[in-house]
Amino acid sequence: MSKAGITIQDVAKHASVGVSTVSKVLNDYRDIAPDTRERVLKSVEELGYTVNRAARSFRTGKTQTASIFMPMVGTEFYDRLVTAIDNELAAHDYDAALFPLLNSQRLARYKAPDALPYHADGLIFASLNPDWLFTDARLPVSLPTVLVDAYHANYDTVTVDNSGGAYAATMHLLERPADTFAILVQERYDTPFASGVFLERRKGFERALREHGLSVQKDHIATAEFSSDGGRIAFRQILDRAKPPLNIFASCDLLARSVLDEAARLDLKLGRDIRLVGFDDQPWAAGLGLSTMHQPVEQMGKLATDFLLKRLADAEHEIRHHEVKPELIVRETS
Amino acid sequence: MSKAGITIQDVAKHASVGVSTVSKVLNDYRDIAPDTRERVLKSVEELGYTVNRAARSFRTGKTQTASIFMPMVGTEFYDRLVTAIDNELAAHDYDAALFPLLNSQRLARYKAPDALPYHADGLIFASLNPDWLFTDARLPVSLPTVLVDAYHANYDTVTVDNSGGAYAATMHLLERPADTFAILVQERYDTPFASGVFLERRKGFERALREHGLSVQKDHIATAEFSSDGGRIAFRQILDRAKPPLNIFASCDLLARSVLDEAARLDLKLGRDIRLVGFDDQPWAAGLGLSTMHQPVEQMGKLATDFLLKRLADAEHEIRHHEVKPELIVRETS
DNA sequence: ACTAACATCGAAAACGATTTCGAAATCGTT
DNA sequence: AACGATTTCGAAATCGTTTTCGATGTTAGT
Repeated sequence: MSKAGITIQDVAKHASVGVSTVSKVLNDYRDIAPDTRERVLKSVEELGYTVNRAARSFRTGKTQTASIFMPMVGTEFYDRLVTAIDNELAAHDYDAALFPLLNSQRLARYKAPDALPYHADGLIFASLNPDWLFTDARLPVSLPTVLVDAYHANYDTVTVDNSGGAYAATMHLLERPADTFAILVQERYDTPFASGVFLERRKGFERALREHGLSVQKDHIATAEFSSDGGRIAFRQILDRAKPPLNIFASCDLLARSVLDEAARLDLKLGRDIRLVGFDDQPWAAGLGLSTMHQPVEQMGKLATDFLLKRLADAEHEIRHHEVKPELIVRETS
Repeated sequence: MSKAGITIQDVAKHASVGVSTVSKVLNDYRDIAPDTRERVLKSVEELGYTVNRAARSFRTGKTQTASIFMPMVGTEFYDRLVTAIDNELAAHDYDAALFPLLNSQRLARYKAPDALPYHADGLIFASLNPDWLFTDARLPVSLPTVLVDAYHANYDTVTVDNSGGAYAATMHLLERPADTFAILVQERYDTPFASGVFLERRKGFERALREHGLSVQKDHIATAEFSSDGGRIAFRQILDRAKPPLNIFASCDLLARSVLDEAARLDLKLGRDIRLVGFDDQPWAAGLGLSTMHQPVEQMGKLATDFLLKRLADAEHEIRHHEVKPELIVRETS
């Protein structure tokens, strides 16, 4: 068990060496003889010494820590993303600390340049609107930064090809002999959480229609709030305009689920009366047989972390952008 | 904009005072004349000085930070809880850093006594099994600690009266003239996430039955995994054993939602064929008309934080336990 | 045997803040 | 005027670590 108050001095005395020797052993310097190295390590063990992080980061100016900003919507997406980032960071001796942007109060606190999140070597922003953060909110970011699931020319970014994903989903639906509709999230661009992904998905949907020789008709698109209710209302709107069978692309699984629920209530059979494709591949999607777009989240997390680590090592490195491709998973609903 | 590299020395020189005077101004010492105080503050402003957190915490041995451990299930519950804790901490000049227990790898890393989360003044564990954490996993916690939504005699705790809540929900259902069943989460006690809340809810259900003069029959209880599928399967089991109308207490809203979905699919009307009460009051519960038990989460967060702050100030303070009461919200499903 | 090259170690400086304690200045009272 | 009390300020010590650089010892080559 590690006792507090044990310093490197104590270890040095116990091992009969200088403090600098202990430090070198702990930091893998190469000018240490194997047997003294052994002795120091044994003393460290016996005394239960652990490095004083505050002293270390004070001296080095580094914290071996990255702060992750993200929305506090607890979807599987962030679970997987954070796990991937955390694992990759840990493999390089970095720690990750999470800072969900819960509400305006918390955001206001992050405007202070000495707020906790900036007590790190680098920052990762996930699914957050960079214009809002850096221009409107004026977050004082002067640390190496990478964006995941959001794009900005001035930063390293890892994004999903949302447009292409929506395109693929829509093309899949257009193969079926029925009118094809979309339920799209109405993004509000005056919030930190509007990363533009839903706009991209809309574009992909419209592009697919055009390439299929169809005009983009207003009444084939229903916009919805990002909520179960929003999805239900939008689905009802579509049913007011057209009768089954019909195809529906929902720009996220949350909305798709509302369609599933409401269709069951109305005795409409999925895959026959309604063909449905969602986006996200939430964990429950497989169980409900929902066709949807799967995103390579682990890859995104690893890439983003690698970008950050590279920038920590070389601040002048050329800015990089990487776009990963989502994959269509066909299940019963389509 | 705050420039890096500006130290307290620079400020002192700029304001023509000693460094200790600057430090005193920044830390609200009282032996500072109003006009020198002004002058220092102006220099701080002009130079864009911000304190070097590493140097400060190195010197003081304090970080002004609390680490929050929690499961990474992104329910509204944790959103509200973390917000409440964060606000209360901020009011006392503390920062909060989040550490979701994502997976076994991450947990393993937290066994190191010098892991990032312990680089804090205190710890808050939310909804985590203390026996597992401190006994099985042997987390090296030597910092002031409080538990929320979990009980342990040796720590300050804030808990919900889960038994009482389930009792109230069940009593409410027993007023209706139909057989009353329960869908209960089958908790696994060999994980860090088994905080015992579902066991308590089961007890409350059984107590209500007994007090109502009914024996606790095995086939009136269906256990389920904590998932949509689990809820659906359990609901099916109940329907195999009894025909509507019937009353169902679901020990969490997630399971209740499965019942809602499946009932719609089977053309069973909630509030008539099935009377249903959940537990948690998730944000979608109101929209779907789900009767459920609402928990005073904000109060829990504030209480837990106050407990922690008190213990930071006085390590020898008597251990405190507080139990908050959930409230029955009656909507259409019951 | 002499020198050059190399291996190993430790003394000491430095990082930027806080805190102690004594000095200096001011004030109030007689 | 003299004295003590009070207010205000700053010099210096201190926290635990890393890193530099010189000292010392050892080996190799001629």
